[in-house]
Amino acid sequence: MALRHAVLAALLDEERSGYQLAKAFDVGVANFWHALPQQLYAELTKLEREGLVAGREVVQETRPNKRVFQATEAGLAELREFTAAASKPSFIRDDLLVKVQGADHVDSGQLIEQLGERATAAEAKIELFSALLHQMRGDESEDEFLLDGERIGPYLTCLRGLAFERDNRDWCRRIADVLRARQAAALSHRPG
Amino acid sequence: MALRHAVLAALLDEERSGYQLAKAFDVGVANFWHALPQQLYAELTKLEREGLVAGREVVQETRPNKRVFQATEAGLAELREFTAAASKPSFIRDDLLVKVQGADHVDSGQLIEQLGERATAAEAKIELFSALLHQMRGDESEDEFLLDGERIGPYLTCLRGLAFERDNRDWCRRIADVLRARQAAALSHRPG
DNA sequence: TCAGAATAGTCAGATTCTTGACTAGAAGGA
DNA sequence: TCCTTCTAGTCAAGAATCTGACTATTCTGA
Repeated sequence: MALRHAVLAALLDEERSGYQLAKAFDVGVANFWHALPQQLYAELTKLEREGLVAGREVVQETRPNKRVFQATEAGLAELREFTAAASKPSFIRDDLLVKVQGADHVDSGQLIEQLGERATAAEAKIELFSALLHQMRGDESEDEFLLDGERIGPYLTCLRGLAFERDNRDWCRRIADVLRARQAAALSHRPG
Repeated sequence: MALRHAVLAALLDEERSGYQLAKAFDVGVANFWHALPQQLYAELTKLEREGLVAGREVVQETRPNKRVFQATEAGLAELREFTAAASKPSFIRDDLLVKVQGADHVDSGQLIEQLGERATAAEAKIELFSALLHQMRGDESEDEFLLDGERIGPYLTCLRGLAFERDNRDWCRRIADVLRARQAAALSHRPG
Protein backbone atom coordinates (compact mmCIF):
# COMPACT_ATOMS: atom_id res chain seq x y z
CA MET A 1 0.00 0.00 0.00
CA ALA A 2 2.97 2.33 -0.06
CA LEU A 3 2.93 3.17 -3.76
CA ARG A 4 -0.10 5.38 -3.22
CA HIS A 5 1.73 7.21 -0.45
CA ALA A 6 4.86 7.55 -2.54
CA VAL A 7 2.73 9.16 -5.25
CA LEU A 8 1.08 11.45 -2.72
CA ALA A 9 4.48 12.46 -1.37
CA ALA A 10 5.63 13.28 -4.89
CA LEU A 11 2.57 15.47 -5.50
CA LEU A 12 2.80 17.56 -2.35
CA ASP A 13 4.89 20.47 -3.54
CA GLU A 14 4.09 20.70 -7.20
CA GLU A 15 1.73 19.52 -9.89
CA ARG A 16 3.01 16.71 -12.08
CA SER A 17 1.64 14.68 -14.92
CA GLY A 18 1.58 10.90 -14.92
CA TYR A 19 4.33 11.03 -17.47
CA GLN A 20 6.52 13.24 -15.29
CA LEU A 21 5.90 10.96 -12.32
CA ALA A 22 6.80 7.99 -14.47
CA LYS A 23 10.17 9.55 -15.23
CA ALA A 24 10.74 10.48 -11.63
CA PHE A 25 9.90 6.95 -10.45
CA ASP A 26 12.01 5.39 -13.15
CA VAL A 27 15.37 3.70 -13.12
CA GLY A 28 17.08 7.06 -13.60
CA VAL A 29 16.01 8.83 -10.45
CA ALA A 30 13.89 6.72 -8.12
CA ASN A 31 15.44 8.18 -5.01
CA PHE A 32 12.68 7.17 -2.63
CA TRP A 33 10.52 4.66 -4.52
CA HIS A 34 10.40 2.89 -7.83
CA ALA A 35 7.42 2.12 -10.04
CA LEU A 36 6.53 1.60 -13.69
CA PRO A 37 4.35 4.00 -15.69
CA GLN A 38 1.45 1.52 -15.77
CA GLN A 39 1.37 1.38 -12.00
CA LEU A 40 1.50 5.14 -11.69
CA TYR A 41 -1.31 5.84 -14.14
CA ALA A 42 -3.45 3.23 -12.42
CA GLU A 43 -2.68 4.63 -8.99
CA LEU A 44 -3.38 8.20 -10.10
CA THR A 45 -6.79 7.11 -11.36
CA LYS A 46 -7.58 5.48 -8.02
CA LEU A 47 -6.26 8.42 -6.02
CA GLU A 48 -8.32 10.88 -8.04
CA ARG A 49 -11.45 8.76 -7.66
CA GLU A 50 -10.88 8.81 -3.89
CA GLY A 51 -10.29 12.55 -3.88
CA LEU A 52 -6.74 12.27 -2.59
CA VAL A 53 -5.28 14.01 -5.63
CA ALA A 54 -6.88 16.57 -7.94
CA GLY A 55 -6.30 16.38 -11.69
CA ARG A 56 -6.39 19.22 -14.18
CA GLU A 57 -6.24 19.07 -17.98
CA VAL A 58 -3.43 21.08 -19.56
CA VAL A 59 -3.93 21.81 -23.26
CA GLN A 60 -0.68 21.94 -25.19
CA GLU A 61 -0.06 23.17 -28.70
CA THR A 62 2.79 21.08 -29.98
CA ARG A 63 2.60 18.20 -27.48
CA PRO A 64 -0.28 15.89 -26.64
CA ASN A 65 -2.46 17.32 -23.90
CA LYS A 66 -1.73 16.10 -20.43
CA ARG A 67 -3.35 15.85 -17.03
CA VAL A 68 -1.45 17.22 -14.08
CA PHE A 69 -2.15 16.19 -10.51
CA GLN A 70 -1.57 17.56 -7.05
CA ALA A 71 -2.29 16.17 -3.60
CA THR A 72 -5.47 17.48 -1.96
CA GLU A 73 -6.03 18.19 1.73
CA ALA A 74 -7.53 14.70 2.02
CA GLY A 75 -4.43 13.31 0.34
CA LEU A 76 -2.19 15.09 2.81
CA ALA A 77 -4.28 13.72 5.66
CA GLU A 78 -3.90 10.21 4.25
CA LEU A 79 -0.13 10.70 4.03
CA ARG A 80 -0.04 11.92 7.64
CA GLU A 81 -1.90 8.82 8.75
CA PHE A 82 0.59 6.70 6.86
CA THR A 83 3.46 8.55 8.49
CA ALA A 84 2.03 7.96 11.94
CA ALA A 85 1.90 4.18 11.42
CA ALA A 86 4.93 1.94 11.93
CA SER A 87 7.27 1.54 8.97
CA LYS A 88 7.99 -1.84 7.50
CA PRO A 89 11.66 -2.72 7.51
CA SER A 90 13.27 -2.36 4.10
CA PHE A 91 14.92 -5.30 2.42
CA ILE A 92 17.64 -5.83 -0.08
CA ARG A 93 16.51 -7.66 -3.20
CA ASP A 94 19.16 -7.59 -5.83
CA ASP A 95 19.93 -9.99 -8.67
CA LEU A 96 23.58 -9.08 -8.53
CA LEU A 97 23.86 -10.01 -4.85
CA VAL A 98 22.35 -13.42 -5.60
CA LYS A 99 25.01 -13.91 -8.25
CA VAL A 100 27.80 -12.86 -5.91
CA GLN A 101 26.45 -15.19 -3.22
CA GLY A 102 27.19 -18.01 -5.66
CA ALA A 103 30.61 -16.53 -6.54
CA ASP A 104 32.51 -19.69 -5.58
CA HIS A 105 30.56 -21.76 -8.09
CA VAL A 106 30.18 -19.55 -11.13
CA ASP A 107 32.37 -17.86 -13.72
CA SER A 108 34.30 -14.96 -12.17
CA GLY A 109 34.73 -13.19 -15.49
CA GLN A 110 30.99 -12.70 -15.89
CA LEU A 111 30.67 -11.46 -12.34
CA ILE A 112 33.53 -9.01 -12.75
CA GLU A 113 31.94 -7.66 -15.89
CA GLN A 114 28.54 -7.19 -14.26
CA LEU A 115 30.09 -5.61 -11.19
CA GLY A 116 31.84 -3.16 -13.51
CA GLU A 117 28.59 -2.30 -15.26
CA ARG A 118 26.84 -1.80 -11.97
CA ALA A 119 29.63 0.40 -10.70
CA THR A 120 29.35 2.54 -13.83
CA ALA A 121 25.58 2.83 -13.41
CA ALA A 122 26.06 3.76 -9.76
CA GLU A 123 28.60 6.42 -10.76
CA ALA A 124 26.07 7.93 -13.17
CA LYS A 125 23.48 8.07 -10.41
CA ILE A 126 26.00 9.65 -8.08
CA GLU A 127 26.58 12.44 -10.61
CA LEU A 128 22.86 12.87 -11.10
CA PHE A 129 22.05 13.00 -7.40
CA SER A 130 24.95 15.34 -6.67
CA ALA A 131 23.70 17.72 -9.35
CA LEU A 132 20.14 17.49 -8.01
CA LEU A 133 21.30 18.22 -4.49
CA HIS A 134 23.35 21.20 -5.63
CA GLN A 135 20.39 22.51 -7.56
CA MET A 136 18.08 22.19 -4.57
CA ARG A 137 20.37 23.91 -2.09
CA GLY A 138 21.55 26.68 -4.44
CA ASP A 139 24.36 28.80 -3.00
CA GLU A 140 23.92 27.62 0.55
CA SER A 141 26.02 25.00 2.25
CA GLU A 142 24.26 21.74 2.97
CA ASP A 143 24.07 22.38 6.70
CA GLU A 144 22.67 25.86 6.16
CA PHE A 145 20.10 24.65 3.69
CA LEU A 146 18.99 21.80 5.90
CA LEU A 147 18.54 24.20 8.80
CA ASP A 148 16.62 26.95 7.03
CA GLY A 149 15.48 25.55 3.68
CA GLU A 150 11.76 25.42 3.01
CA ARG A 151 11.48 22.08 1.25
CA ILE A 152 14.04 19.67 2.59
CA GLY A 153 12.10 16.39 2.18
CA PRO A 154 13.25 15.69 -1.38
CA TYR A 155 16.78 16.74 -0.42
CA LEU A 156 16.89 14.27 2.45
CA THR A 157 15.72 11.32 0.36
CA CYS A 158 18.17 12.29 -2.35
CA LEU A 159 20.95 12.20 0.24
CA ARG A 160 19.94 8.63 1.05
CA GLY A 161 20.01 7.73 -2.61
CA LEU A 162 23.45 9.27 -2.96
CA ALA A 163 24.86 7.33 -0.02
CA PHE A 164 23.30 4.13 -1.35
CA GLU A 165 24.84 4.54 -4.78
CA ARG A 166 28.25 5.44 -3.39
CA ASP A 167 28.22 2.28 -1.34
CA ASN A 168 27.03 0.36 -4.31
CA ARG A 169 29.86 1.67 -6.47
CA ASP A 170 32.53 1.10 -3.83
CA TRP A 171 31.33 -2.40 -3.06
CA CYS A 172 31.19 -3.37 -6.74
CA ARG A 173 34.72 -2.15 -7.30
CA ARG A 174 36.05 -3.84 -4.21
CA ILE A 175 34.44 -7.17 -5.05
CA ALA A 176 35.62 -6.98 -8.65
CA ASP A 177 39.16 -6.37 -7.37
CA VAL A 178 38.89 -9.34 -5.02
CA LEU A 179 37.72 -11.62 -7.81
CA ARG A 180 40.47 -10.41 -10.12
CA ALA A 181 43.09 -10.99 -7.44
CA ARG A 182 41.80 -14.52 -6.94
CA GLN A 183 41.92 -15.19 -10.67
CA ALA A 184 45.53 -14.01 -10.72
CA ALA A 185 46.41 -16.12 -7.68
CA ALA A 186 44.78 -19.20 -9.21
CA LEU A 187 46.77 -18.69 -12.40
CA SER A 188 50.07 -18.38 -10.56
CA HIS A 189 49.39 -21.54 -8.54
CA ARG A 190 48.65 -23.70 -11.55
CA PRO A 191 50.37 -21.88 -14.35
CA GLY A 192 50.10 -22.67 -18.06
CA MET B 1 12.26 -15.03 -11.20
CA ALA B 2 15.15 -14.35 -8.88
CA LEU B 3 13.75 -15.96 -5.74
CA ARG B 4 14.42 -19.38 -7.23
CA HIS B 5 18.01 -18.37 -7.90
CA ALA B 6 18.40 -16.90 -4.45
CA VAL B 7 17.26 -20.23 -3.03
CA LEU B 8 19.64 -22.12 -5.29
CA ALA B 9 22.50 -19.86 -4.22
CA ALA B 10 21.66 -20.55 -0.58
CA LEU B 11 21.70 -24.32 -1.16
CA LEU B 12 25.05 -24.53 -2.94
CA ASP B 13 27.39 -25.12 -0.04
CA GLU B 14 25.25 -26.93 2.46
CA GLU B 15 21.99 -28.72 2.96
CA ARG B 16 19.27 -26.69 4.58
CA SER B 17 15.66 -27.27 5.52
CA GLY B 18 12.87 -24.97 4.46
CA TYR B 19 12.70 -23.79 8.01
CA GLN B 20 16.41 -22.92 8.10
CA LEU B 21 16.06 -21.09 4.80
CA ALA B 22 13.09 -19.23 6.17
CA LYS B 23 15.19 -17.98 9.05
CA ALA B 24 18.07 -17.05 6.75
CA PHE B 25 15.76 -15.13 4.42
CA ASP B 26 14.02 -13.41 7.28
CA VAL B 27 14.17 -9.87 8.54
CA GLY B 28 17.06 -10.75 10.79
CA VAL B 29 19.63 -11.80 8.24
CA ALA B 30 18.47 -11.37 4.65
CA ASN B 31 21.85 -10.21 3.43
CA PHE B 32 21.27 -10.96 -0.21
CA TRP B 33 17.53 -11.55 -0.58
CA HIS B 34 14.38 -11.52 1.48
CA ALA B 35 11.40 -13.86 1.39
CA LEU B 36 8.69 -15.26 3.64
CA PRO B 37 8.49 -18.91 4.70
CA GLN B 38 5.44 -19.50 2.48
CA GLN B 39 7.34 -18.39 -0.60
CA LEU B 40 10.32 -20.53 0.29
CA TYR B 41 8.38 -23.73 0.88
CA ALA B 42 6.50 -23.17 -2.39
CA GLU B 43 9.71 -22.48 -4.27
CA LEU B 44 11.45 -25.52 -2.81
CA THR B 45 8.57 -27.71 -3.99
CA LYS B 46 8.86 -26.30 -7.51
CA LEU B 47 12.65 -26.57 -7.55
CA GLU B 48 12.51 -30.18 -6.43
CA ARG B 49 9.89 -31.04 -9.02
CA GLU B 50 12.20 -29.57 -11.67
CA GLY B 51 15.20 -31.43 -10.31
CA LEU B 52 17.14 -28.28 -9.46
CA VAL B 53 17.36 -29.19 -5.79
CA ALA B 54 17.36 -32.60 -4.14
CA GLY B 55 15.42 -33.17 -0.93
CA ARG B 56 16.13 -35.71 1.77
CA GLU B 57 14.02 -36.64 4.80
CA VAL B 58 15.77 -36.31 8.12
CA VAL B 59 14.11 -38.22 10.94
CA GLN B 60 14.48 -36.51 14.29
CA GLU B 61 13.77 -37.88 17.75
CA THR B 62 12.66 -34.95 19.76
CA ARG B 63 11.84 -32.52 16.91
CA PRO B 64 9.42 -32.88 14.03
CA ASN B 65 11.07 -34.56 11.05
CA LYS B 66 12.35 -32.24 8.40
CA ARG B 67 13.35 -32.25 4.77
CA VAL B 68 16.74 -30.85 3.87
CA PHE B 69 17.61 -29.68 0.38
CA GLN B 70 20.72 -29.09 -1.65
CA ALA B 71 21.28 -27.75 -5.15
CA THR B 72 21.83 -30.41 -7.82
CA GLU B 73 24.13 -30.19 -10.84
CA ALA B 74 21.10 -29.06 -12.86
CA GLY B 75 20.43 -26.42 -10.22
CA LEU B 76 23.97 -25.16 -10.43
CA ALA B 77 23.68 -25.03 -14.23
CA GLU B 78 20.49 -22.98 -13.87
CA LEU B 79 22.26 -20.59 -11.50
CA ARG B 80 25.15 -20.24 -13.95
CA GLU B 81 22.71 -19.36 -16.71
CA PHE B 82 21.14 -16.78 -14.45
CA THR B 83 24.56 -15.35 -13.66
CA ALA B 84 25.40 -15.05 -17.33
CA ALA B 85 22.29 -12.98 -18.05
CA ALA B 86 22.15 -9.23 -17.42
CA SER B 87 21.19 -8.13 -13.91
CA LYS B 88 18.20 -5.95 -13.31
CA PRO B 89 19.05 -2.71 -11.57
CA SER B 90 18.12 -2.73 -7.91
CA PHE B 91 15.70 -0.22 -6.51
CA ILE B 92 15.04 1.41 -3.22
CA ARG B 93 11.56 0.81 -1.87
CA ASP B 94 11.23 1.99 1.64
CA ASP B 95 8.24 3.24 3.62
CA LEU B 96 10.47 5.40 5.73
CA LEU B 97 11.90 7.22 2.72
CA VAL B 98 8.39 7.99 1.51
CA LYS B 99 7.65 9.50 4.90
CA VAL B 100 10.84 11.56 4.86
CA GLN B 101 10.05 12.76 1.34
CA GLY B 102 6.97 14.37 2.86
CA ALA B 103 8.94 15.72 5.83
CA ASP B 104 7.91 19.34 5.21
CA HIS B 105 4.23 18.47 5.53
CA VAL B 106 4.06 15.97 8.36
CA ASP B 107 4.77 15.80 12.07
CA SER B 108 8.52 15.86 12.72
CA GLY B 109 8.19 14.16 16.07
CA GLN B 110 6.83 10.99 14.50
CA LEU B 111 9.54 11.00 11.88
CA ILE B 112 12.27 11.47 14.47
CA GLU B 113 10.90 8.58 16.46
CA GLN B 114 10.76 6.25 13.47
CA LEU B 115 14.22 7.29 12.34
CA GLY B 116 15.46 6.41 15.81
CA GLU B 117 13.83 3.00 15.69
CA ARG B 118 15.27 2.33 12.26
CA ALA B 119 18.73 3.39 13.43
CA THR B 120 18.47 0.97 16.35
CA ALA B 121 17.39 -1.85 14.06
CA ALA B 122 20.26 -1.04 11.71
CA GLU B 123 22.69 -1.09 14.62
CA ALA B 124 21.49 -4.57 15.59
CA LYS B 125 22.03 -5.78 12.04
CA ILE B 126 25.49 -4.23 12.01
CA GLU B 127 26.39 -6.23 15.12
CA LEU B 128 24.95 -9.38 13.61
CA PHE B 129 26.72 -8.99 10.29
CA SER B 130 30.01 -8.10 11.96
CA ALA B 131 29.81 -11.25 14.05
CA LEU B 132 28.93 -13.36 11.01
CA LEU B 133 31.85 -11.94 9.06
CA HIS B 134 34.23 -12.58 11.90
CA GLN B 135 32.97 -16.12 12.21
CA MET B 136 33.42 -16.77 8.50
CA ARG B 137 36.95 -15.44 8.27
CA GLY B 138 38.18 -16.95 11.54
CA ASP B 139 41.65 -15.76 12.54
CA GLU B 140 42.54 -14.36 9.18
CA SER B 141 42.39 -10.71 8.23
CA GLU B 142 39.67 -9.80 5.79
CA ASP B 143 42.09 -9.28 2.91
CA GLU B 144 43.79 -12.60 3.56
CA PHE B 145 40.53 -14.44 3.77
CA LEU B 146 39.17 -12.88 0.61
CA LEU B 147 42.34 -13.85 -1.25
CA ASP B 148 42.63 -17.47 -0.12
CA GLY B 149 39.31 -18.41 1.50
CA GLU B 150 37.35 -21.24 -0.05
CA ARG B 151 33.84 -19.88 0.25
CA ILE B 152 33.84 -16.13 -0.09
CA GLY B 153 30.40 -15.66 -1.74
CA PRO B 154 28.43 -15.41 1.50
CA TYR B 155 31.15 -13.19 2.96
CA LEU B 156 30.93 -10.77 0.05
CA THR B 157 27.16 -10.41 0.24
CA CYS B 158 27.40 -9.97 3.98
CA LEU B 159 29.86 -7.13 3.42
CA ARG B 160 27.25 -5.45 1.23
CA GLY B 161 24.63 -5.90 3.91
CA LEU B 162 26.96 -4.41 6.48
CA ALA B 163 27.69 -1.34 4.36
CA PHE B 164 23.98 -0.91 3.67
CA GLU B 165 23.05 -1.00 7.33
CA ARG B 166 25.85 1.35 8.33
CA ASP B 167 24.61 3.86 5.79
CA ASN B 168 21.12 3.32 6.97
CA ARG B 169 22.05 4.00 10.57
CA ASP B 170 24.14 7.05 9.76
CA TRP B 171 21.51 8.54 7.50
CA CYS B 172 18.74 8.00 10.06
CA ARG B 173 20.77 9.68 12.78
CA ARG B 174 21.74 12.56 10.57
CA ILE B 175 18.18 13.19 9.41
CA ALA B 176 16.84 12.93 12.95
CA ASP B 177 19.42 15.53 14.03
CA VAL B 178 18.42 17.82 11.19
CA LEU B 179 14.75 17.56 12.10
CA ARG B 180 15.49 18.21 15.77
CA ALA B 181 17.60 21.24 14.90
CA ARG B 182 14.76 22.61 12.79
CA GLN B 183 12.28 22.04 15.61
CA ALA B 184 14.58 23.96 17.96
CA ALA B 185 15.06 26.76 15.43
CA ALA B 186 11.30 27.03 14.89
CA LEU B 187 10.76 27.28 18.64
CA SER B 188 13.35 30.01 19.07
CA HIS B 189 11.89 32.04 16.20
CA ARG B 190 8.38 32.01 17.55
CA PRO B 191 8.85 31.34 21.23
CA GLY B 192 6.11 30.67 23.74
C1' DT C 1 14.69 12.61 -45.38
C1' DC C 2 14.05 9.05 -42.58
C1' DA C 3 14.71 6.53 -38.36
C1' DG C 4 14.54 6.89 -33.66
C1' DA C 5 13.59 9.03 -29.35
C1' DA C 6 10.49 11.84 -26.56
C1' DT C 7 5.77 13.15 -25.08
C1' DA C 8 1.51 11.29 -23.12
C1' DG C 9 -0.75 7.80 -22.20
C1' DT C 10 -3.77 2.76 -21.99
C1' DC C 11 -4.90 -2.41 -21.66
C1' DA C 12 -4.60 -7.24 -20.56
C1' DG C 13 -2.40 -11.05 -18.43
C1' DA C 14 0.89 -13.34 -15.65
C1' DT C 15 3.83 -13.60 -11.89
C1' DT C 16 5.28 -12.45 -7.42
C1' DC C 17 4.62 -11.07 -2.85
C1' DT C 18 2.01 -10.39 1.29
C1' DT C 19 -1.61 -11.31 4.81
C1' DG C 20 -3.71 -14.30 7.72
C1' DA C 21 -4.91 -18.53 9.47
C1' DC C 22 -3.93 -23.38 10.88
C1' DT C 23 -1.58 -28.04 12.63
C1' DA C 24 1.26 -30.20 16.16
C1' DG C 25 4.72 -31.65 19.40
C1' DA C 26 8.69 -30.24 22.50
C1' DA C 27 11.47 -27.17 25.23
C1' DG C 28 12.04 -23.37 28.45
C1' DG C 29 10.83 -19.92 31.82
C1' DA C 30 7.78 -17.90 35.72
C1' DT D 1 1.78 -25.91 35.98
C1' DC D 2 0.89 -23.05 32.42
C1' DC D 3 2.21 -19.80 28.96
C1' DT D 4 5.24 -18.77 25.41
C1' DT D 5 8.56 -19.74 22.11
C1' DC D 6 10.77 -22.84 18.87
C1' DT D 7 10.74 -26.37 15.42
C1' DA D 8 8.66 -27.65 10.94
C1' DG D 9 5.66 -26.91 8.03
C1' DT D 10 0.84 -26.00 4.86
C1' DC D 11 -3.22 -23.55 2.58
C1' DA D 12 -5.96 -19.95 0.50
C1' DA D 13 -6.89 -15.41 -1.01
C1' DG D 14 -5.81 -10.97 -2.21
C1' DA D 15 -2.68 -7.08 -3.28
C1' DA D 16 1.19 -5.47 -5.73
C1' DT D 17 4.29 -5.68 -9.42
C1' DC D 18 6.08 -6.83 -13.92
C1' DT D 19 5.96 -8.11 -18.98
C1' DG D 20 4.62 -6.90 -23.27
C1' DA D 21 1.92 -4.80 -26.53
C1' DC D 22 -0.53 -0.72 -28.57
C1' DT D 23 -2.04 4.37 -30.05
C1' DA D 24 -0.58 9.00 -31.65
C1' DT D 25 2.07 13.04 -32.55
C1' DT D 26 6.47 15.76 -32.54
C1' DC D 27 11.12 16.79 -32.20
C1' DT D 28 16.04 15.57 -33.18
C1' DG D 29 20.13 13.75 -35.20
C1' DA D 30 22.55 11.42 -39.12
